[in-house]
Amino acid sequence: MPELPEVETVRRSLGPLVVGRQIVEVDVRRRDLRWNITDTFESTLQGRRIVSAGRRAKYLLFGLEDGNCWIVHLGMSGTLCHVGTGAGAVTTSHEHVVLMLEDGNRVVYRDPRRFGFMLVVEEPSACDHLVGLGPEPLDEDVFSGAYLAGMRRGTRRAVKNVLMDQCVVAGLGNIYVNEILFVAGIRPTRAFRRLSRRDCDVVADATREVLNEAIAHRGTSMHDFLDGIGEKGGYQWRRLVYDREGQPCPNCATPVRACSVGQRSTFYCPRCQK
DNA sequence: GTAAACCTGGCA
DNA sequence: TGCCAGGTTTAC
Repeated sequence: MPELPEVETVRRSLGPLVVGRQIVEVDVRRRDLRWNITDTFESTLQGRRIVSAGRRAKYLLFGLEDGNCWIVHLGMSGTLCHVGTGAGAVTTSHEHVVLMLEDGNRVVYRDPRRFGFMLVVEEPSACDHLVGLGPEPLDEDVFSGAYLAGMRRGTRRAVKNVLMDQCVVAGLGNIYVNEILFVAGIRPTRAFRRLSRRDCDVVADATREVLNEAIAHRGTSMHDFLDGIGEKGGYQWRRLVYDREGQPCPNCATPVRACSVGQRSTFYCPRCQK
């Protein structure tokens, strides 16, 4: 599920409700997520105050007052929601981790497929999961057409696979890469090394345009996604090509075509994207 | 560089 | 019943 815009939406909605609050109780109901939650997890969180809510790629980073960092990855189907005291006993399944805050509210991690995971680390930038990630696409100082142009050498991969590679650029997933390449007018199967220098500029600009639009609409809720207060996003109503096989291209009305690239469903306009 | 694996739920 | 799904790692 969650790509950069969804994770950023959780950060923005959940952050203000948890920053400054102390975690008074940690209830881990299932430890076998994508990776097991360690035995020391509860004790490193319990009694600590959350002092910041950040994001790197698709990871949520909650700073703790002792300098440690609680890292959460939502996998495909994870949600991290703030649940008020008044919510009572809303019983839902797959709630694997529940944090009780000092104000009586809870933060609930729900993840049916258990592809997500969480851990507490001393230094996030040294964490195995974060080291090696490519630049943040919304940071114009490090992600640009020039940067992409410099990555063309030595690869025969399709442009779509390159943009999905978290080492090249961090935070893009299947929905948004489809959308970005549509906006850029580039066919997902095109060899990355065949992009012109100008194409690279166009892709970088399209990336920022699509991500900013998606964040403005609070992410995409195709199936499970909910933000930090349990609300759906709105970008699914603004999709241009993703999951729109056979429907008219927003530009030229040619039916959107579907294919598979890198084992992932791929959508494009055969007329607008060359 | 490509394919299978992890796991559950929803839909045709 | 079978296939598909927003992600990432691991193995050929």
